[in-house]
Amino acid sequence: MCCNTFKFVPYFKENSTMRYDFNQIEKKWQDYWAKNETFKASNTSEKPKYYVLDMFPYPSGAGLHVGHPLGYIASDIYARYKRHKGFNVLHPQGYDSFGLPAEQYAIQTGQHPAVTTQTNIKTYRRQLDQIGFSFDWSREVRTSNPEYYKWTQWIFIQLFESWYNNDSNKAEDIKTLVKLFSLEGNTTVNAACDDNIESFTTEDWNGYSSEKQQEVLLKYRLTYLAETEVNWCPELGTVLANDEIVNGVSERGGYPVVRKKMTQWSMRISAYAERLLQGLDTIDWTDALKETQRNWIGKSVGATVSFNVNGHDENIDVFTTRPDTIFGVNFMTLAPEHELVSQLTTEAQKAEVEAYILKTAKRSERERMADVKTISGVFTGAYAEHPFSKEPVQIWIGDYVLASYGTGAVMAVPCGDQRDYDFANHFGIEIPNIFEGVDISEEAYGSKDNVKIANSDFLNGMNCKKASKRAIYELEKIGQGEGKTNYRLRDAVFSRQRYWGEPFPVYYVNGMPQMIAKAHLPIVLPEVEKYLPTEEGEPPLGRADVWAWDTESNAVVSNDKINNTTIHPLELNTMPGWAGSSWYFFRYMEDAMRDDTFASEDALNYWENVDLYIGGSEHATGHLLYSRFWVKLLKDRGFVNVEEPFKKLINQGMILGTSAFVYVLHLPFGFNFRDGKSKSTEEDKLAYSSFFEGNIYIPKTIYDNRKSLSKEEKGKLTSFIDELKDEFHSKNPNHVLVDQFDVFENFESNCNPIHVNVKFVNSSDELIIEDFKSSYGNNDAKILIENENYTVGREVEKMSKSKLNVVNPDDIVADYGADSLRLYEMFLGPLEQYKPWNTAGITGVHNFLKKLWKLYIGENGLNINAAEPTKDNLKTLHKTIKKVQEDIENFSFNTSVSTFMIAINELTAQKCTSKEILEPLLILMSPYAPHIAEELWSQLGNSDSISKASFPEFDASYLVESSKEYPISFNGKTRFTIELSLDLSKDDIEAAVLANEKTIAQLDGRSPKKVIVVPGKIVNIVG
RNA sequence: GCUGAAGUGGUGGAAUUGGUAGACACGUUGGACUUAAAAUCCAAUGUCCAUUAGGACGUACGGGUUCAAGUCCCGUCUUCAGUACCA
Repeated sequence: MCCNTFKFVPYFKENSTMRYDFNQIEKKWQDYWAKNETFKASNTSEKPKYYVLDMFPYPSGAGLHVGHPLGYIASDIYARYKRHKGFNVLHPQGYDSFGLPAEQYAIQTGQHPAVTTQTNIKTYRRQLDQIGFSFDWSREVRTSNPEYYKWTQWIFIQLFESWYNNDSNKAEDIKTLVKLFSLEGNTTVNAACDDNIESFTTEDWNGYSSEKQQEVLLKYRLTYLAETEVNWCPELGTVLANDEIVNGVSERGGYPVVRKKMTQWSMRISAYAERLLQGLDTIDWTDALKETQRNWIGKSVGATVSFNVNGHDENIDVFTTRPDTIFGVNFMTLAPEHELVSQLTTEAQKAEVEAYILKTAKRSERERMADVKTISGVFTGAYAEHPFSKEPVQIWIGDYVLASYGTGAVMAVPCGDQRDYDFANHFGIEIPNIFEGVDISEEAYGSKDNVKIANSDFLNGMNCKKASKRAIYELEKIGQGEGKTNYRLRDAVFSRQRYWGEPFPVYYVNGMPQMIAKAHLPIVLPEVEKYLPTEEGEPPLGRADVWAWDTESNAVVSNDKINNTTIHPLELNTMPGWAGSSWYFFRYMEDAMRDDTFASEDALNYWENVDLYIGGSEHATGHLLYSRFWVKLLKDRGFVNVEEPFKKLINQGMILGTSAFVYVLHLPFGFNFRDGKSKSTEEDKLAYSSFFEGNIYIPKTIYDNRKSLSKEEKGKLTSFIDELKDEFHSKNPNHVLVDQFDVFENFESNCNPIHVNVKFVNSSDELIIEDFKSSYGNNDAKILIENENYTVGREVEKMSKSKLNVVNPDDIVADYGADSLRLYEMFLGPLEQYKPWNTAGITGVHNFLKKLWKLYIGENGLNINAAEPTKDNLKTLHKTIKKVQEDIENFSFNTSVSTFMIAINELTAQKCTSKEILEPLLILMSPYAPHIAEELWSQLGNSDSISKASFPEFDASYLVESSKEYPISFNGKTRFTIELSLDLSKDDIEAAVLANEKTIAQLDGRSPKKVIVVPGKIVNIVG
């Protein structure tokens, strides 16, 4: 190798003006679209509307990699297709620009998050623009802009001013609740509210101080302040939502999370549990996604049962899905944290119970979840009374019962629940059987099917369904229970102890939260010196000097003016990441960016909701659930007209990176120096370390066989090491290296794979050694080369910086063009699927575009004329129209790229020059490869953008065939084909096939038992 | 454990209602052009047997239904994703 300026040039640039100069063409048309506002949507149109939306990106500092645009390309194709089909399309884009990374960067560098966010957005915009998306940028949204978050704050106020009426099954103005209280007290009100609400009468209410009334109302509002046990992440200095925690550690950063009590804003999403569940049936989402949301909502139908405790006034309430098994109850278990535990425990058991509580409290939630095998618990010494049999029921505590679900207590039915069964077995509690003819000596019988209840008084002989109904009826009769539906869905904590988020429009008067009137919004994020929590543990906004609300001037004023009469402190928390993303799709509808409404009524009525939403499945339980919640609230309060935000939703799969590995052999000071002296000197060590600055790399083959190296491989390694020694010696004549130990001892642990940047690997998986060595830290690498090459290992992994497998779309666009990138991303495979990126494959679609170009533009210019199309030409065109249209409507974009290739291959072979064929073909391709389509379209003499052209009409008559190559099979195995007219009847076909000489030869004298003829399809001869 | 999705050549992936498995590409091999390389073009390419003609096998595995199964049914295994002492 002598050439050290080698660079991979994917395509030889001819010196002709007729070549496909994608860089020039793409720039030209991107400028044209921007200048002419080609994709600007109008809020008034005769055409039907269609709203195509991408989940907007968080502008991270790393910029886009090739995986990011996948969904955008798909939605862009669909948007462009819909325009060709005569729809008025809204296809906007924006940025989810509040968030943790910018804040953490700010903490590290002191750089204001607004500044880094601005920079990152610039990069994103440049990267997006060069891919040629048909976004209407005039409607761009940034969640961190005050003009935008003004409305996020406003929606928060609407939630505060709302309560959920379970009778009308919708949210209503809090004023209606106040009115109800003053007329009827709260006993007749059926509202979603906190659990621990005392009842009061009209007189009580009217006698309450205004502060007390505020306090009560807070328990009914759809967003409320509550002392909640939250997931506190000390490392991040903030609270995390359940869906921001993965396997007990924070989703971002992987830091530990602990439980902590804090006063926080919460969203009463649980009020909407049933509607969120029901709504799933009305929308066109994948089953997988709907199922995930159903699980998250976690509806279970059953009953609450109230047990009297012997010798106490207290009752213990439990929730069960199996009221039919009530007679199987012979003990109950409380969570260690249950509030009644200390009251109930007898003197005798006290020490043991307290020790147990202490022990479980020490274990983190995570440990408790991880360890499901160990059975532990302790008897409280107390007994409850069975509601029907009046038998005593032992009360235990055990950590298999979770305080956070249901009532934190269970009625144990050891014969019907495996956990209760195991618990009873472990502690020697009796296991009564209440199932007819079922053996429970080995395990509990958990199934509801094919079983009748026994030993259960009035339930005997009934099946589960009937028995459940009857049990609930009887419980209600004696006032010790009722039918109840439980949901797993918890209210969502809405406060974050962060800087870079929406400030709350809230100030506090004597500790009671007050909303700032709409007219004074937005409340703009204050400046702070540092983005860390304060020394007192307050959120970063605690560092702001100007962060108090003056109720007279209605302005944010300096903190030192706080007098608690007219000037009050403002809220120090900010809103979570999902606040801004829960309603942004409405803001895009507004074309004038009006300041007096989040979107005008006309705009909301016209665009309604998102017709097609494309994004990643990681938002299944976060963004997609919260958005649905907020939309329902806005609907209930009359601000929008739709119940669901996203009619159809597609999750694009992830594009994975193909990581490359090289294999390092560690020689941990494995050499002695022998230069006549007995000890090595500092000089020796320096010589050694400067020689071995780089790693030593061994071939993959040797690494793969590291457990049992062959003689040959050992020899190779030995001579490589000897070479290194010689080289060392020649560079350091005063020094000689000798082995300190046998390299082959513990060889396995002395070598391991490390990631190598995919930039240094060619399409044959060979390391480009020059490039690799010229990179930082590798110029002194010692590489054992086999057959003149070093082959890297490959593995498919998530694309990430740390895995050195990131492919930047900028490079792809520069080398192959945006149209190639768009086509290739689609060509890789089905949209929803996870698939690895392999840059080498892009030559396939790139060559296709060059072929396409050549079909239209010959050496002497345009190759197209008014020639009458041939039958074959028309057939190719129309079968392409049909297939592409079907594919786009089924979101099967990969197959339409193949269809284009087939069409161009066929038309090239047909030497087609007919404008009548080649012009409509461009429209078919323009959603996929818009730049080349625009260029050729204009070269054909069109003056308007191709995006304004209507989609070609499919005409089936061009595809009618007169004959068919029938596959002839014998016993289901195809042997040969015969061409027959499609006019033939079944009998004619049979006769023709049987008369054929190949058939006769195949039958070899046997007579067929049966002949199956499917006209137009196949002939099968049995016998 | 539960829920959902998926398993097809060396690779990415095609295959309407069951009807010629492997479309379209990548890669590989051979050839043409070239001083050479790149680019371009042509040919071959599921596996095995056979000089040819042709044959056998083949869609994770084991069964079944059918004239015919990648596709339908039963069972098993594997991978991925979500979720979990949820009472």
